[in-house]
Amino acid sequence: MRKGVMSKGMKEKLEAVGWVVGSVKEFLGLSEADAVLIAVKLVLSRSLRERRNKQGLSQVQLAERLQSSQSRVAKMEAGDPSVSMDLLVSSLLLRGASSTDLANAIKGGEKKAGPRAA
Amino acid sequence: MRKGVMSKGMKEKLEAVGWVVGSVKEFLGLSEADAVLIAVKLVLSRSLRERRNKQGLSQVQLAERLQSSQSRVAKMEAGDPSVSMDLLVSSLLLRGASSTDLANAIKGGEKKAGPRAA
DNA sequence: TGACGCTATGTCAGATGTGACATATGACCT
DNA sequence: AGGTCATATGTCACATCTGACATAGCGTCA
Repeated sequence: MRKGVMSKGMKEKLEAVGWVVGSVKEFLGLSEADAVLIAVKLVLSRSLRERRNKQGLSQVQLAERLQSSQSRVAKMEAGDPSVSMDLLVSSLLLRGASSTDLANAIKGGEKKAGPRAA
Repeated sequence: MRKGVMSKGMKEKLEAVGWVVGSVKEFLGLSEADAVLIAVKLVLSRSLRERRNKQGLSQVQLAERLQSSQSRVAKMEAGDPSVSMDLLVSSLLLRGASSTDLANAIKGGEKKAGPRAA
């Protein structure tokens, strides 16, 4: 994301307020490609968290198995911009995901919606 | 791939000799996760080259549109280990691929085969 | 109250990725 | 032979990512 348009915590803040990535694009004049890339990373993040929870692991335990650290796991799951797709994908693979799982996650992750709730 | 098991040009050399990634794994005692990650990157590489060819662009022209350089494009398409998945994916997206296209590429890229030809 | 477990966030030194450049190879043409 | 175009490969300064560490918030239990 070296040339990304958004500032570091922008996306997260917007999401906290109740927006899903699909709509962040128009709001920020984000390029389609950037928007999709972010969306893809987000679904991978969520995938990772789900997998960890299903396997009954804490972030610390997952970090051990990945030879990483709790803080990085937290960042992975938070969709932090400092996390690469390589890290997300290889973490998922290390926890047992197949390439089909990846494909399904990516294919499924194309919501379009406005603000949540009323 | 910071912790990858293979040396820099190993995979390419093996492929040049006629192997597809699926089988390189057993040969090198590569972890399943590493093998799949490499396979995924490879299908993305090929995807990118196909897309470029279909669009009638040279590597130089593609590089201009990606704000990159010919040499990096060549490395992307060669599956060079120095190329990140982020770069591959965002390049594909910039050239018009959808997340569904990505998913299909990834889902499809699970060949298993021995040495090619006789 | 304090202590414990789990997650979030900030920082930083060191590892890895990137664009740019130089150079090499090969195919095609005159 | 030379010239042009497309692609490959090596190198390097600089940008980015990563694991580790510190620290804080939050719920739960005694």
